[in-house]
Amino acid sequence: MPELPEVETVRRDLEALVVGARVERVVVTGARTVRRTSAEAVRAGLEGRALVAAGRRGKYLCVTLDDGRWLVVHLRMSGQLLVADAPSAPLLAHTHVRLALDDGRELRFVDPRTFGEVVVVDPARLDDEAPGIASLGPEPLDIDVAGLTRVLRPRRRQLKALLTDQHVIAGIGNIYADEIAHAAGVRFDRLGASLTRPELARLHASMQSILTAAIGARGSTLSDAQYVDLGGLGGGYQEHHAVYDREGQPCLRCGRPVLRVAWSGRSTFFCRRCQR
DNA sequence: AAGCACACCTGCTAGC
DNA sequence: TGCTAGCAGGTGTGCT
Repeated sequence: MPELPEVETVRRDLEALVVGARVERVVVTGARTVRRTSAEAVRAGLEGRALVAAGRRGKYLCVTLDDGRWLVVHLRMSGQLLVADAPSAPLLAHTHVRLALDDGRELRFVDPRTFGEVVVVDPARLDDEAPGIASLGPEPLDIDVAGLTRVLRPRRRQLKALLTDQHVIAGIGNIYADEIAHAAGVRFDRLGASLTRPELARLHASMQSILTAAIGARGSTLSDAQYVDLGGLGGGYQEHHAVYDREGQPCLRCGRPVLRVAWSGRSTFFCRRCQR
């Protein structure tokens, strides 16, 4: 579910709502969620620790603890972090980890599909303890046109494969790859090596503007409402999607029906007229 | 290197 | 109404 804008929204919520609190007690009820290490390792790594900063790399949330280690959370497809005002607040189905905070609230990890992960790592040993983070490409909001050109141009792979490959650029998934390609007027299946300078400039500009606007709208929440923020509320950027999940509806630029194709086992939405 | 298929799970919806 | 197939925002592996 969540891509960079959604994860960034959760990061900001963590910063505003739980940074400064101390973890008093940890209850792990979902073994798969802590499969990277173990329930005991997560409990031991968190109990007694204060949460001192909330960071993000790609789609990974990295909460710095007062001993310098990181609480790393990846939401994958269906994970949610939620704050409950009291431990007695009703427990949602598929709640796998609960952090009781010293102010009486609870930070909860809920994840129906159990693809998500929670782990405590030493940031100096990411290669071993969080290889997914260690091998991430650059942050899309931090690179310039030259940087984007460096990662896309030498590749004989399709644009969407490159944009959604976390080793190439971090944080972009199925929704925003389609939105960025549409806004730039470039088809999803163009090879990286075929992109012209003006196209790369447009891709860069679209990447910045769409991700920034999506963060401003607190992310995209589709009809299944799987993505919600720390308070359980959905985002608003789905109202601004030009193509994603809009098969048959008019392209917002030219009015032609948006097309959907199966691409690499997933849906891709695009406009045949606006994207070349 | 790139591109598949498939695996990991649950839940919702469209279609019969 | 009730069943089933298909699909879902992500990533990793293993095979061609």
